[in-house]
Amino acid sequence: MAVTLKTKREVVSEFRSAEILEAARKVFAKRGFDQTTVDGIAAAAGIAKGTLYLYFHSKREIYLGALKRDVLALHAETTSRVAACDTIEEKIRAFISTRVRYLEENRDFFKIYYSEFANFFIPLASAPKGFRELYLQQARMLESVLREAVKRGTIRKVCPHTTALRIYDMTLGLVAQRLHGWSKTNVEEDMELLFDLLWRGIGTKDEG
Amino acid sequence: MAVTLKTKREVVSEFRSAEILEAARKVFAKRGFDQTTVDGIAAAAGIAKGTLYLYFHSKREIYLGALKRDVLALHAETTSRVAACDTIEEKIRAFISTRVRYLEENRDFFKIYYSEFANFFIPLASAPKGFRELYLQQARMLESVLREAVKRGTIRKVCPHTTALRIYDMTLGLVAQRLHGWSKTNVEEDMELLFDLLWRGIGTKDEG
DNA sequence: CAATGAAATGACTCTTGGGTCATAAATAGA
DNA sequence: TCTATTTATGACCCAAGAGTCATTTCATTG
Repeated sequence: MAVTLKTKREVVSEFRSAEILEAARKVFAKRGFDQTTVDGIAAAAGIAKGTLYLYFHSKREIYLGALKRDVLALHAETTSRVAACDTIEEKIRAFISTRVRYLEENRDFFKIYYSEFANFFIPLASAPKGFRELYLQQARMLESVLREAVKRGTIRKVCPHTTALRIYDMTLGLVAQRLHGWSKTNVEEDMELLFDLLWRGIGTKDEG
Repeated sequence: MAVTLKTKREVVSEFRSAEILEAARKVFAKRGFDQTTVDGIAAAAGIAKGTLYLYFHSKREIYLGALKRDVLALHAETTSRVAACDTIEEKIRAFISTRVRYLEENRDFFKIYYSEFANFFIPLASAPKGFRELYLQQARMLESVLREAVKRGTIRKVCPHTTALRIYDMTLGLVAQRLHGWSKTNVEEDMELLFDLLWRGIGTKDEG
């Protein structure tokens, strides 16, 4: 019984935490870290400020909590979907599409996520340690995919490192473009244009 | 004499303003808008806080002042150097190189500049109105260059708008990469790799 | 060398907002 | 129903920092 009780409490507690994080994600996405107040988060979550501090130790911890789940999910999904593909062509498509699609479903998260990465050379008070690592890690995954392809001669002899970063840049740019609502075309078309530009850029011959 | 006196004062005043802005640029580049204190700027400039307010009305005005001169200079330089080129190939190279070179000379400015653009979908308290316009304006310049080239058949039939944005993304990415000191290769090489990737991507045939 | 006005100063005010804690509501157990 | 324990509350505390202004320092001029 004692065990059941404890479990029940934990479940309730986790549920409450998740509710708070969802509200926090909304507010942070709208205002950014510094312009967000703890009172604002509490109001959005429909609870009192004091209650917030029963579940989190600080504003920063809430912020990190709001990011962590989705960051891990996005990275895991990207990695596994890329790994699941056989050809380099598919792998690159998978990298792009996973991110673009994830964005469409998680706009609030992506706003925070993107602003973190974009900003990480002005160290924000909010910036979590190791975020830079995550960026580099994802880029490195792309890099190894490219290196392999170069070795096999599937693509021409480009610098894997630099090229990986450029793919990352353009994907991020596309995501930003869609986030702003600047793109009138549909997702598929946007992604195809990006892939096409890239594929010809790294391809051995023109496919035209 | 009265005129001379007034002019002299204005010169001194402008000089002082410039000094303040230079100090401000350093501090903003290091800490970002919110984490920067007016006391900090004053200390960096070697003057008292009150003196700051003789030259600027608010922290925000200092911030905008620190950005404005360089933003205009960068945009003007980019535009004129692109215009000065004859072929599309040269124009694109000019776009990339102007920015990359400007960065090398003005790192502090670029940190602020980049973080502003990167962030402009989380509206920062500091974000100046019309910054979005500047971004779009530069992209539009590239776009019209591309459109012309497509019309003439110099490059293949890509979407000028989207492609322009991708060039912008990659240039920004390269700048960021160098700003972080991640790039071991020299500037020329970095720019050449980027241009090469792009040029094959939009070219009519493989040039290999 | 006064006398006058401009420029510089930094102690001060006042607001904002993160974090706390005594109190109150809710829930569980007997 | 009464008591105990957990959970929720929001008034309160306090530090930080933007902006002010009475006072001082400096420069100019007659």
